[in-house]
Amino acid sequence: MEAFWARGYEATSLNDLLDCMQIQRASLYNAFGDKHSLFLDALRRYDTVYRRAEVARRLQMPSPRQAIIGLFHDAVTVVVEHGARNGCFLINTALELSPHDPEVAEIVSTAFTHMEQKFFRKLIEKGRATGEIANSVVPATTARALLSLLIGLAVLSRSRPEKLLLQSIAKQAEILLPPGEKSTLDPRPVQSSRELTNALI
Amino acid sequence: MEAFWARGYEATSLNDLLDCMQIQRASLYNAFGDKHSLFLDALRRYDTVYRRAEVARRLQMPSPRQAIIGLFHDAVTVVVEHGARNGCFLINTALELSPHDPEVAEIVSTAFTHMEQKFFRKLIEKGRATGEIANSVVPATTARALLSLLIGLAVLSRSRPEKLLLQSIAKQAEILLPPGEKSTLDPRPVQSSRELTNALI
DNA sequence: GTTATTATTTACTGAATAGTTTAAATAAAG
DNA sequence: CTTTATTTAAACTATTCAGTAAATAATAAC
Repeated sequence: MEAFWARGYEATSLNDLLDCMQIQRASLYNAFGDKHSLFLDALRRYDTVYRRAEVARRLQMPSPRQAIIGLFHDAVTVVVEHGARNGCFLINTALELSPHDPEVAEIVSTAFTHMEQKFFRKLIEKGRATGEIANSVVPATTARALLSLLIGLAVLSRSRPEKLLLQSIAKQAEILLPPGEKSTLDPRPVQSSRELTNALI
Repeated sequence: MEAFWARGYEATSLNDLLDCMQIQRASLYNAFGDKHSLFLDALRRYDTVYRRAEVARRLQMPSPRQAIIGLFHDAVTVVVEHGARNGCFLINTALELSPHDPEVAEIVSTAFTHMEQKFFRKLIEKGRATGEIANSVVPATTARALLSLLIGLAVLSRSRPEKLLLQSIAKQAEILLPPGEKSTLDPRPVQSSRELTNALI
């Protein structure tokens, strides 16, 4: 997963994988079938271990608004403070393989849809219900805009990982979610309890 | 350029390029040096012929606000109406090669910076000056947010090219640019004079 | 029209690629 | 201990890869 994540599918050779996994050639084929199957496994694993786990964690946070905003701020922190340069495995793969590989496309597309519908939209609706997010915020379209912002952040983190640039994007996510009548007037800074990881989502 | 744009650097073989260019092997090496040099040439060509030309065209439009909004709407149109599935060559390359290839990184990074500073920010400033864009819009940060939105649009166009999704993102770009006091209250729909192309930027 | 230059064809290079096979070594299970 | 899997090692296949050399054809210069 780490090798594919760092360099992509085509640029990662079997020898790279063997070095990285510290196993022998036959073991890899015995356990995973072939390179493509291994890639699918790695991608699914990333989706489960990183993205879905992170989503689940944030879905049960008390403040939906801060759950979203925190995701952006943590993504910036991971890049700026800890030098994560690999971006998001799913997003990298979306560009490299999705248009030409149906199996990959399925995984990537599902993940994007899940982020849009079950993370952003759901949390926005929750925040509106509690009055934490203004009713002027349209859940469906704002969810899509936030997804697009997050993807942009992931792409830029690979080619222009500058603090100011990434922070501006995180800030913009905040602006897309104006507080409603029931939010505190002096909001505490977004708390981060995220374990150290290179993943953006 | 078209081959690299559609499939990326690693997945495009020399034979693909020869088929595509309708020349012989030695001709390619004689004219372009090697595969990597050819790729750099192709990427620079894309940057010049598509991105910079499009930017230049929009910079001299009478309405800065509509120049920006039109870029998003045209990008959506190209994907939805004309089935462009290759996204943006520069953005595809940003993920595949930028982190590991300094020459590529330079081209990509310069293009992103140019979009941010010389396109989005400049147009926002111009729009604010004429009163077409509200003064509440902060040029520097909004420019970065728009860049991120545009990148997200390009990525999603490769893996989830759905009209509603992409339109929501274009709509969000519009929302980031609230009209100022001097704008017409009944704005005409964004006119598009863009020639038919597969490029998003 | 002859010479000089450039481009094209064809065949070739050696290296690297993904994937297989077989036998020996190791570990687990009964 | 014995049997049954599993892992390792190494050699091997066939293909594809980027890149090159030399002969031929076409073009341009004089």
